[in-house]
Amino acid sequence: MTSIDDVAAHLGVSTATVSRALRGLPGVAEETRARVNSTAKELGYVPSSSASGLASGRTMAMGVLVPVIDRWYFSAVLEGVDRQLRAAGYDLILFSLGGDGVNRDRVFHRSILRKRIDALLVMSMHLTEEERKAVQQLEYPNIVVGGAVEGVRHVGIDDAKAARDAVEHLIGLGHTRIAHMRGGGSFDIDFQVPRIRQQAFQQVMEDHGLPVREDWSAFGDFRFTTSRVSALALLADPANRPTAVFCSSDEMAFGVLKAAAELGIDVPGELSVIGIDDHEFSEPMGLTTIRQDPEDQGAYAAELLLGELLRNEPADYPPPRPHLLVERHSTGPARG
Amino acid sequence: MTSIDDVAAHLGVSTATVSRALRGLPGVAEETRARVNSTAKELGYVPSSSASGLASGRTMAMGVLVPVIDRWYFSAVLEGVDRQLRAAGYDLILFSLGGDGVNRDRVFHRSILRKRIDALLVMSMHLTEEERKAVQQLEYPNIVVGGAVEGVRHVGIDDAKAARDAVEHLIGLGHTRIAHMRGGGSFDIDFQVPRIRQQAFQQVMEDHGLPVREDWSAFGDFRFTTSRVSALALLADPANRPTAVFCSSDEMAFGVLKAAAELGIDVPGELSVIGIDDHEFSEPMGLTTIRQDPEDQGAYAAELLLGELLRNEPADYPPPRPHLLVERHSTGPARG
DNA sequence: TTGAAAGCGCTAACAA
DNA sequence: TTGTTAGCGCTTTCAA
Repeated sequence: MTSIDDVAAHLGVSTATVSRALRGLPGVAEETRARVNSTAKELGYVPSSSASGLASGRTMAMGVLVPVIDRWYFSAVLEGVDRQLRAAGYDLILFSLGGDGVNRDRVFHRSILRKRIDALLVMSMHLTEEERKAVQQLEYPNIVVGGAVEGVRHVGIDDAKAARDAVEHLIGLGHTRIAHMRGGGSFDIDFQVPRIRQQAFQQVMEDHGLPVREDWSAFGDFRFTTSRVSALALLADPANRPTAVFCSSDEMAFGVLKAAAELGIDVPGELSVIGIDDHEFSEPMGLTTIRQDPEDQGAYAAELLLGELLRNEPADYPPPRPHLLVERHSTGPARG
Repeated sequence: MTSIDDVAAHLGVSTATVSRALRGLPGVAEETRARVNSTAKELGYVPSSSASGLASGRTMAMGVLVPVIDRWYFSAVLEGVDRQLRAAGYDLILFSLGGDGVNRDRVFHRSILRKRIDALLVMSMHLTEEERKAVQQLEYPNIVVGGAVEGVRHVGIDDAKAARDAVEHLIGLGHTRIAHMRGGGSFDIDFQVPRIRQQAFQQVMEDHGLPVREDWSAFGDFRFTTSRVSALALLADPANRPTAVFCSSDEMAFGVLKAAAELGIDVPGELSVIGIDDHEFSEPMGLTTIRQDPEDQGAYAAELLLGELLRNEPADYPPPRPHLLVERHSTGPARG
């Protein structure tokens, strides 16, 4: 492999000059810079990130920790993060916990702490006490995207307000018999989000003097499949069913929509359904929802970290990212 | 930061011994190894990947190049790759082209070639001539997952056979009026897959003496939204519509299903729909499809690369990964 | 079984 | 504007 020395020798200049020229540092004659650039290209020179990392202390890589990759929210955030990093010349090192917690120890001890990255972005997940301490003690900038983690900076929407807006949309339509399709369960271990949305639901209902029925709190696990099965039970009895369902995520709303279709329940005539997310499928499904933009959240968080790396001073605590009610065809006025 | 020297000094041994002990190399007294391990932990020692990379020439990281992250197939493959790498103590460096081609140059020149990785996994995408050469000339092991790229090793299902199986399922049910919801278009630039599936469709139809109607070749762009709109047009005229639609992907099949529901067309009574993928939503949607397992494909490819890295000799050319017809409720016998 | 020592390929003072 | 030089923190011979 051609090294910086080869380039220097080839031109009869010092390695320092080559290094400066290639990195665009000032104090290099334009003519020299041009010659260095063309020679480097000609020789097929590629700098070694190990060597420059070792010498400079900067790895030019950011770590991103996710609970799983192949879920709508996480992969969209990743997309936004990647975009920013790429533009800044940073590499993205992905650490997935892959659903189960088996990898956790390895991830935290082997890799993340392996001095391979300049900053860490953690995607909404529950961390153990030990892990949280590990993150807080990191000597490099870090931030959480999605659900908040105590004691760590955080980028995301105002989850309580988003849930509130969704439920109040339903109430504004005249609904009083409102069910909740909630996440949680196994995922409760990993996220704050389901809890926050559920509490917000109960609070709004209470604020409006509406009953929160135990048997109308259905468990959807944030998934289409689970939600559909739960909704099939929830909506089975025509005499005793809600007229609206607030879903903590769009994927769960799809499950409710599917169940309604199977049961021959007209949406929005007999049943209103609202979600949170604005998933890629929500528009063609005609789902009314609270839109959030995960890609924007990822980009914003990455940008913030990058800024800190550049200026070497902590950035302001970021305000919540915006959310927006998008009315489509799955919600309508309550009957009667 | 504590370095290997700190650990060595603390114990009164040499850095070489610490290095050997920590990496589990032979030739270290068990008692010494134990002392090194506990001291390292006690001091919170974490090896620098830059330093070890520079000294050993191995980065312990694998690059994964994807056209976009937030699509079902790609994120699932990523999940599988990550699982293998994590288990082997390797890090995963993600390079996304983010849909557009703006990043391409940066990715190929700055990062991938930046001597940061020991191997490269390319996810199905079209490479320019120059890019393909760059990949082929890489001095490290590489492989493509998904659509084949000429001259590069490849892991994936037999796409032609998968498409054929889907169409023959329809034909076996007595259908003769079969439409095709195809990908391609803007994506044609990036994938071989849509083309292969389309050619297979035409070939099977021909083999069975069935007509391929130009106006029944609908463009779905591999997406729910686009497919739904196309299907609305395709199915509009009751007197002149297909009795079955072969969709090159499940997401497009969802679009057809949605269009059928909007038009009041009974599935599978009046219309059979089959896809390829077995997307997470296909089971709850009752979609008949050809299952492939992208996570398995990713894991398999990563495993193969890891094996080469370990044994330092090229592995065999991998056979196609399996696919499977999964019959659910969206296909049925042709009427009459 | 252990240690000494020479790099790996860069960056960043400091000098010129 | 350019060069000299001393590391960065490991791994890996070679010797003991």
